[in-house]
Amino acid sequence: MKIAYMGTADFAVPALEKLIDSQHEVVCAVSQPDSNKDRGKKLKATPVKEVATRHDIPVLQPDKIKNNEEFLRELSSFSPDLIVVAAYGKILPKEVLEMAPMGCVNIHGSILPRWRGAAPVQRSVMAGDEISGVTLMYMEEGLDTGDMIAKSYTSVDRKNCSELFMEIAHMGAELLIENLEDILSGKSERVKQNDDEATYAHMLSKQEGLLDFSKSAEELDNEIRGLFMWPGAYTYKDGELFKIWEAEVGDESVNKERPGTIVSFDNNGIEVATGKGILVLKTIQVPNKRRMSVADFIKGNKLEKGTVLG
RNA sequence: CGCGGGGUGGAGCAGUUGGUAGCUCGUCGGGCUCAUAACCCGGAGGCCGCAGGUUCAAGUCCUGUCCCCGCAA
Repeated sequence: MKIAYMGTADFAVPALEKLIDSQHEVVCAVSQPDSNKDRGKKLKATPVKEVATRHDIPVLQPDKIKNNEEFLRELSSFSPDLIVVAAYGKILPKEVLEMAPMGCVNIHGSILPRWRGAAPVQRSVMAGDEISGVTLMYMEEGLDTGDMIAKSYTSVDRKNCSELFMEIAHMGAELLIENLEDILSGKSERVKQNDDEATYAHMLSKQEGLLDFSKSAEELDNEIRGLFMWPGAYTYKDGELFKIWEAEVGDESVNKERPGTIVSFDNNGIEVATGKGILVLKTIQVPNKRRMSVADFIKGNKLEKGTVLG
């Protein structure tokens, strides 16, 4: 059968590769336009485009989809039986959702109806969820509101969102393959979502990376792991940006220091007072430098107890 | 050509107005100690990203090039 794939980010790569390896034909890939993300002004192909190109699969990169007659005509010219979407990044109009006879399915990085929306994995980690996972679902016009086909679960543990992201992406790819034949024959399950239980995973903003040390060490640790890919958790030290890539919850006992105060530091980390408990910073980064362990940092940088971050 | 910072012994950093390189950690050897990631003494290890240029002399000035990073998107 013919499958059209729509996706952009790394999250969408494993499923695309699995489909390419399957007995079905990936007739085309739709990805967002290349953007000049890096410094300088180099155009960078999206991860999905790279994979598709490598396998000689035609790639469409419309600026917009809504009311884009040309794109819709092009896509339908491939006459896909099924459209698979993963981390595409834009809302799809009805015309696309209804184009393929077997429908349009989405791989979503959360256990729906929890965390509908743009940043499910990050929000899940930031919120301290113990269990996360992936949902395979039919798409409809609402944002991640369609009927669910299947789910897979995994524990979040101390993974950062980058690690969890890749794990979930692969789980999603597996889930898709496991259910592919049923979907293509129209025999798959369709479970309605309970809208009352829905929560939304809004896009992250740069500003959300700014840590508030009056929160508990545990909350801060969750945020640091959840913000890991972008924008990264940060604070300020002596007026300069101070990014925190890895941390641990330290001593839970009460401390009287003002939140944000560096109470001690050694090769093992920097202990910072928070609203509840101690947060031990393990991997950090200062402007113009690469990220490094605290052990490396203190070899050539001065650090003083009592300094207040924030 | 979006703005900006940087590439110096294994690691993280210093290096003044140009005159052949220092610090902290690590490492090796020795000492102290019941003992130690502690302390003391000593040693090894750097053609200062790469290629040219200016100069009596360049890590330190000029040009080009590669790589890394912060901001902005």
